[in-house]
Amino acid sequence: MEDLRDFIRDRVRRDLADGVVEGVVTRFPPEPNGYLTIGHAKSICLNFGIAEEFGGNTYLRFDDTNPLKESQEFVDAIRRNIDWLGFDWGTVTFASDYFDDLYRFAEELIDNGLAYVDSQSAQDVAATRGSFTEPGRESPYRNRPIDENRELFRRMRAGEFADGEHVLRARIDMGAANLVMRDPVLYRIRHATHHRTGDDWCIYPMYDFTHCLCDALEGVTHSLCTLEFENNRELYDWVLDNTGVEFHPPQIEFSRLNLEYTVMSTRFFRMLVERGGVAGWDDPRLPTLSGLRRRGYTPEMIRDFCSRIGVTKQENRVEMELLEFCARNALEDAAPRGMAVLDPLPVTITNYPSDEDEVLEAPWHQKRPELGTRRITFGRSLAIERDDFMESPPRRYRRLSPGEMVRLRHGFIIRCDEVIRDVDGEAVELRCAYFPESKSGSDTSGLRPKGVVHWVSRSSGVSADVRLYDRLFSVAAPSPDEMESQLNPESLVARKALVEPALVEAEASRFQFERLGYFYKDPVEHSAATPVFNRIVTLRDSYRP
RNA sequence: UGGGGUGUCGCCAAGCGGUAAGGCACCGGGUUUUGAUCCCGGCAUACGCAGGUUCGAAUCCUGCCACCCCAGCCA
Repeated sequence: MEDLRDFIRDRVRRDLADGVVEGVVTRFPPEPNGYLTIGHAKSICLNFGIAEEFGGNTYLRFDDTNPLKESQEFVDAIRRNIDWLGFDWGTVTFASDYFDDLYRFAEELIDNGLAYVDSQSAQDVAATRGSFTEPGRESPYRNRPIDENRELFRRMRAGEFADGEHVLRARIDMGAANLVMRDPVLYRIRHATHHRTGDDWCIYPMYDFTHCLCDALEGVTHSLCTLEFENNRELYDWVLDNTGVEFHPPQIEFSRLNLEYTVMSTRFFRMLVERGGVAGWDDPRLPTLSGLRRRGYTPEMIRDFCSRIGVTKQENRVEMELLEFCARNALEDAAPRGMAVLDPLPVTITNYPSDEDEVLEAPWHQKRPELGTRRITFGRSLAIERDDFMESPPRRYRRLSPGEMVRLRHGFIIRCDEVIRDVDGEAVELRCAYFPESKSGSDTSGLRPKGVVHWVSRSSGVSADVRLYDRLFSVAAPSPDEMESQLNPESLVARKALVEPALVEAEASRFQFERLGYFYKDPVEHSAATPVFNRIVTLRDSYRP
């Protein structure tokens, strides 16, 4: 976490040293039109991180200028996400807090002949914008007298016109090479109820007009945004240079995060949520912060990940392995261990002397004895993973097969003597002998089995729902137009597992199921009566058959 | 096609004229009652390409090439 270096931090450091700014003020400006993703986390870590490191302040500012797409639900969810990530915002603001100020700045532009009310249709505005190579054509309303513009704008705000009848446009240059500068729309009429200002307004300012002014009004010293806004920077500067606002923040762009096998598309996720393709915005397969949280990721993991990916202007697509590494890295020391069998194959200990089980003790964490121990039961009736038995194993197989021995983790060594099969020849039960003197921790048997497998007592084991999550898409880089068909049909596999009771009884919520992976008690569906575990990530597996 | 950007190992990413950091991944080996962890070692004569300047270039210059963004009354 310490000593993060990137071109933006270098810039901030330089500005501070050169006295260009006296302190640092950043802002994280989400539009409340969906849930935050891990892509936003990159921006959050950057903005809040810089303020923390340089003793500055960060505004959480909701960019709520489009009432058609935004809602209170999203505002609330975003606040919860940021809170969860562990960042303290100095102040929460809304672009809508500045609607009055913005209106006055617009009047100022009109008064200076730098904005006009255009009464063309949206189609005409688009048709006269020109192309990459052709200049645009000036609107017939472009030279409207200032007084008329002022009056028309007043009437727009007063609600005298229908949606689309007029817009307020900046009067810049229809021949500009940068299309953003060809008389951009500043205000449009929208008779829609806003989640905060209700029906107070029926005209709403556009992003390009709003964002720079809000930054300036809040004294933002470094306005950080993603690469796709590079073209908008010229307009950002134009607005600030042509209004009476006293402060002029620099806009600095960095590349957004792309992750393999997923997308960061709010629009696509909304569709998935609405069509039931996923359980909700917090579906553990989604790269939303709510989804990652429900999957079992912690804020520390996300922040560690963000510190490892860096900040540059290069387009990127980070491998999932890095995110998974961050999860395992944090869980290796933190997570208590336990045993669960996802696909049980019954094992009967034929020479077990009693029908009574015996209690064994096993450490919660082999390397952290201070975590204590839990009790596991051993007896005649057990189960191992179906994958841990093979009739005719390959050369270096280290699990159970006919006639071979294997150690039951924290228990005894057993030998497979007989395989019971069903009519299809499928193994349905293993009849094994155990070696009483091979008890874990006090083994005097001298036997050297070639492997260790996890197991659970069938008489005391608890049935649990285990959800095995995998990548959302089956391709590393989903293409925008084929996303639906590229979804991974096996992104969720539900299993009825047999787990040791201590796992359910324990206070902890994240565990390592030995040899399988890290799992998290589902925060909404898990209960002692109906245990539900989400797989956060598998263990690394170097086994090559 | 005009404008704005970016090109360093499979994926991220340092480097800012003095002779290629680091992380992830991967490959060996050791330890191991998790094929995990941990430990040790390996992994770009090479920086999109071609010229040039220089004693010396990933870093400077010129010319190409590739990729990304922009023609919403979205953000």
